[in-house]
Amino acid sequence: MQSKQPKTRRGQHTREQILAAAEQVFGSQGFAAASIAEITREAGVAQGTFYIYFPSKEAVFRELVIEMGHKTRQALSKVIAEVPDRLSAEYVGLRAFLEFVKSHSGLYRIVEEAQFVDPQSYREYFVTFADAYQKRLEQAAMRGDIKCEDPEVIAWALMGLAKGLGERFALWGDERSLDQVATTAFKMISGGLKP
Amino acid sequence: MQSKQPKTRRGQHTREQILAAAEQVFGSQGFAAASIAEITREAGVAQGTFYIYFPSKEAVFRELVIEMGHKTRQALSKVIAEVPDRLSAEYVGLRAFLEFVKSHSGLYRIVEEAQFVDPQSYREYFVTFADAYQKRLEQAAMRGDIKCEDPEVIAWALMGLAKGLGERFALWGDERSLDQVATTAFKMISGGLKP
DNA sequence: ATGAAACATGAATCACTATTCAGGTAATGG
DNA sequence: CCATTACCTGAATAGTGATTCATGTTTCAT
Repeated sequence: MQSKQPKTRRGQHTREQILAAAEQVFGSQGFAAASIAEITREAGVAQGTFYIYFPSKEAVFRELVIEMGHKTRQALSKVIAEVPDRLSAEYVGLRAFLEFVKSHSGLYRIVEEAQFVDPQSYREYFVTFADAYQKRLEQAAMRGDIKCEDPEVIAWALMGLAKGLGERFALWGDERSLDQVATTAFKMISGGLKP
Repeated sequence: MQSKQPKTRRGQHTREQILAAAEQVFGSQGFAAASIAEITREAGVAQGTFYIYFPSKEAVFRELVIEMGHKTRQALSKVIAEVPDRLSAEYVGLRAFLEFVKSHSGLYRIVEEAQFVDPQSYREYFVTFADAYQKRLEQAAMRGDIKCEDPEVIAWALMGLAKGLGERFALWGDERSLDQVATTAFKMISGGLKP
């Protein structure tokens, strides 16, 4: 952790204010257009205060990517735990992901932009995710819940599929309900396109 | 077309040099780290020459996104034309896409970064692509080649799937052959995960 | 061959904003 | 209530690199 942790109640609050402001500003303007001046203004602190807690503009950004990682995994494992077999998990997971993207569009944008701002954290985010996904698929395959010879490829394929739908239907928006999108996609995932 | 077209043979050549240099520099450094100074040095012209043909740094970038659009569609429709039914088209299309990403990684990166540098052209790229894809799916569904109730959703799902695999296996690299990746993913696309 | 239109140059400009820092104020343990 | 650490301020710094422009050079239609 490069970024310094506060040691008093006051400092904790200030740091959180900055982090929240950064999420809002990065999320709506993007990394390049976001300025420390605007972030600190939004947070209600002086510009110098920023550098008490974060060594650079990139550092807050990185911390937000990590935060998003935690939140996403938490949101998904929560809904997946409520469901008995892997195929159902695919459906509720996809639907939950789409809803999550819609309600955290700022953070989602930050993760995507991390690809260019901080590739390391971007990669970590997705590799961590994919590893867990792969394991679940392997177990499901052994149980006979699904047929899946190469779980790594399938994991990345399904993650990509979810990202594609998230970008188009959750971020860009549509009249179509996310539920319907998830249902349609799930039919293909489970049964395939073959007639 | 904001960008001025040259009127002599010499100008044509110069413009092409700049465009090629820009592809190389943006592709390897990213938009922010790329400098006009480096692009023009690479192109073998003075900095001012850049502004004879392009009104801004963003403008070349946009032109490269459009170029990538043409190349991708061309590469894919070529292989798809050689195949009789839609399911086979999905397979060869996916494999060709992965190979295309691998051999045009710079341009691919530019398209992805366009999401943040020039969202308009990013959107145009994918919407154009999706529209064509959707039409093909509709025709295939009518012919009975595939079952597909909501072609728009399926188109975006499959595009996302291809992007996910491309990023992981074509860009980041892997011992695994792209052919094997395509084959595995295709099994899921055509037959589904259900045992 | 010639002059107008195109093209090329590269140093100077100019706006921008991340980061620093010297000089304060608040919190807290003893 | 001190002394010390933690925190805060906001103006100044300082590096950057996109864009401009005044001045040449090349092309090419006539």
